[in-house]
Amino acid sequence: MISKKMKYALKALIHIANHQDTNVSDGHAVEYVKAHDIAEQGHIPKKFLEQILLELKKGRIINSKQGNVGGYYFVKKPEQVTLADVYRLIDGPIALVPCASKNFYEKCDDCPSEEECSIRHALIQVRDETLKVLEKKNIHDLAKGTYIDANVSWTI
Amino acid sequence: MISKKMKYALKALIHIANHQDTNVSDGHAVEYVKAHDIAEQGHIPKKFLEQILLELKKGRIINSKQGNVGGYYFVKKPEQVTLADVYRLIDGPIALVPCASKNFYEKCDDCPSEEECSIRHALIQVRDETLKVLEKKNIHDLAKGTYIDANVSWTI
DNA sequence: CTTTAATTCTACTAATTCCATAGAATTAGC
DNA sequence: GCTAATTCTATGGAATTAGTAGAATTAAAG
Repeated sequence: MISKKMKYALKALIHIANHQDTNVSDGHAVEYVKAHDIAEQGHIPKKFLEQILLELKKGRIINSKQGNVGGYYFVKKPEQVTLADVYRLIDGPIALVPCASKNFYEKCDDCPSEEECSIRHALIQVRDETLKVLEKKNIHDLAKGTYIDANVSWTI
Repeated sequence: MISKKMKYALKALIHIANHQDTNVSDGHAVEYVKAHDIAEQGHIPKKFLEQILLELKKGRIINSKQGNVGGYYFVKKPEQVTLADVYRLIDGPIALVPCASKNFYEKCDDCPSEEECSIRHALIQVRDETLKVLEKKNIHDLAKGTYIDANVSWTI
């Protein structure tokens, strides 16, 4: 199960993707999306959302502009941000055990032979299949059709 | 990530599978595996293990016999107990969101249209792929070759 | 330069879940 | 009845999750 943080992060990213001016000229977007709007329309606690947006910024998925007319915008293109990227950033390892993880690998403390571990073997298969799907889907895909009207439709 | 409980449950089930007399005659095994041994050889806190075994019993995966020569044994055959079964029993839903779950379905509180939700759609795919692997692997598969020597080898 | 309205950052709290332990009750065999 | 096992319920601490508070900072606009 994903955390609420992850859920909020996805909602926020989709919101930004759907609202920012994608007309980029010199590398950065021209319109900034305010945390206030994301929070209100997504029914996300604003202060909590700010923390999450900060993490997404540290993860170099979005960036922000301060000040009166500030807000958030994508650094990468939404097409280039996969579910796997967001998952790793917010909820951590995708694998079910550390010893089956690519990016968060840790050795089991009481494992004499990883090669012979049938459980690890099985859970690596789970990881691979999960990754296939999570890496195939990006924010742009999710944004399409998800946001319908400012008043109603958050779907996750 | 799976919980320690899940890890211990798998270790326990594999241990029982490897130690119980599989020579069943009238429907129940003839040899019982003691929690004490499972705990000692698997380095599992005994009291915690008891709780876990109790849950596995309530989930009708194993059964127990009380008394001096008591212990635990499989109700189903180890071949019939899949990773998915244990996961659902111990760690709950396999899907990443409740609205994408088969066995633990819950509606999102703020979702106007499940059919149109692209996130749900993506996470259902994740669930399906995960299930394929988890349902393919059973305790018998995992037990084979995993247990090597009473003194050393727990592998997960 | 001052005001204003936004983000940034750090710290804190409440609630929940996870991990583990304690101990009394129960059961079964000798 | 004694012993050694499971059964069951309760409890406690640690870790994680979810959310809050408030001051600091930034940048545009009047």
